[in-house]
Amino acid sequence: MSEQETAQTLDPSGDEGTRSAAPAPGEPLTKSVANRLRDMIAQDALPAGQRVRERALAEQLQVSRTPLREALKVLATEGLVALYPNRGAVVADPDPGEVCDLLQLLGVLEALGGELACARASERELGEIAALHYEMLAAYARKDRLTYFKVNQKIHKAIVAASGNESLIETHQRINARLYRVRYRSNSRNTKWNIAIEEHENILAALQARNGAALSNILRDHLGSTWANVSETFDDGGTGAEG
Amino acid sequence: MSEQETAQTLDPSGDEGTRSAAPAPGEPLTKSVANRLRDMIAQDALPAGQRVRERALAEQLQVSRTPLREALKVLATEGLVALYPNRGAVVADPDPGEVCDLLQLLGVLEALGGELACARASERELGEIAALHYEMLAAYARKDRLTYFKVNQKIHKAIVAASGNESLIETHQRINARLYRVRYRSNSRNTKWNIAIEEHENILAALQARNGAALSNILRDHLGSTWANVSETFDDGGTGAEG
DNA sequence: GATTCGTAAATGGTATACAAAATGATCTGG
DNA sequence: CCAGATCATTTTGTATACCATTTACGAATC
Repeated sequence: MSEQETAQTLDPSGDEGTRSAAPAPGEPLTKSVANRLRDMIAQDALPAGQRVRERALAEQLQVSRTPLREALKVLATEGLVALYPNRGAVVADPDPGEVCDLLQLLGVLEALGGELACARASERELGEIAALHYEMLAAYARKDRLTYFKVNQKIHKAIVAASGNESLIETHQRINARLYRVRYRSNSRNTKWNIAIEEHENILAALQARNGAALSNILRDHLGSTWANVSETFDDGGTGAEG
Repeated sequence: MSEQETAQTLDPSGDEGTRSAAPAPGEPLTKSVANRLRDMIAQDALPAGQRVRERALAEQLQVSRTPLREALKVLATEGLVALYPNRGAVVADPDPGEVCDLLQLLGVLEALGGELACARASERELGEIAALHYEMLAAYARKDRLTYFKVNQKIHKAIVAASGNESLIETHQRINARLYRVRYRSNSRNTKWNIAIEEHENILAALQARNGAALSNILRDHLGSTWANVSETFDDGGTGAEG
């Protein structure tokens, strides 16, 4: 029962909310299908590297090939699947180098997010982030890795959201989605858990002090630590070892 | 003769090279159509805010609605068009706030690009950037705004490209495309041209000294100057005043 | 005369059908 | 027994047809 999560952390833009089963009234099927595919990838229902058969998937999702294909094109521009002309799509399976690059990129995105958040976040937003922080500490105390992971993601998302920069928020979300699986896997074997907690204490302190420059640096370095953890996952057995 | 450019600066990933007229052998129509649409938006063949009629556009491009619709979905995820369910697509028309956000985002992307470029760029790449720099100075001396603009874009693209971070390169390209038109318009009336030139001198100096920290800061501030110029464009007559 | 309701034309959304390409298996030749 | 070619099957790419929704126009009513 490791993958029961619904990847709510991934929920993008919360457009109309409705997901999974209900096709949502008035919402284009393409969008609904894209959302479902994102979830399936996050949950490994579509494992990395696996080839995607259009007809089979379309039948499974109870839609025709047209909206499915449109959704796949979208996911391809998001980097979640790769399209090979006349040979279909495969779920993206980033190699270590690519993951490192993505983490570096995510680092500067969160750095900017943190800086702006220090300047523009409301007290209400700061309070919510603090609450999430303590929620995360609770999960840490219970050694509840899954809850820790999800709340951790929520915190970073909330910080960036507090920046008020919509383009930044969306780009951050996009890059984060591409790293979701790798980080999820890393989370289940993370050996430097205490370091991450310590860094998060600094994050909260800098945020509450509205020290943008400090928070910016911490967030960048924080994703350096993340890379330290994730890279370990690539060294030993890579694929699906936490099932 | 203001818009004769083919927006080669926009050329993304250079996948198969072939563009515009030739449908490219073996390449999916969707990709070709998406590229053409990107060009048309950059060149104002599809003006910002204009509604996109699928049937008419499909006929104009000599393709069926299917690949066109797939391309539109892609452009929508790239932020170049906005999709309204059951009401079609309109070419994105960013307001000042959005442009400011995008420039901020672009700033940190280029800052990271510059930092990495200082660390990893080859002498060959540095030489090419220097060459572009002097090409730009030549255009400045001739007051050739169009050439200046294109070479300027090439320089920033080259710096990011020298970072070697593929995800960064692609994201930068994506954000830059959304700003292309606005910056093009701004370029034709830019009053603080000399400031930009001065900053570019500093950029080149920091790059050649491989001073990553310095270059990083300069690039971020440089896009602050860009915002100063672009924001002017919003104050007075906004739409299509340079045609 | 303005407003509202109804109808018709147009537009987007989805499904299906057809064509081209690739994959895989089988058969033949060495 | 293995290598290569040919053919059948499967899969993707594109076009077309159909349906639902929206929008524009006009008539009737307040």
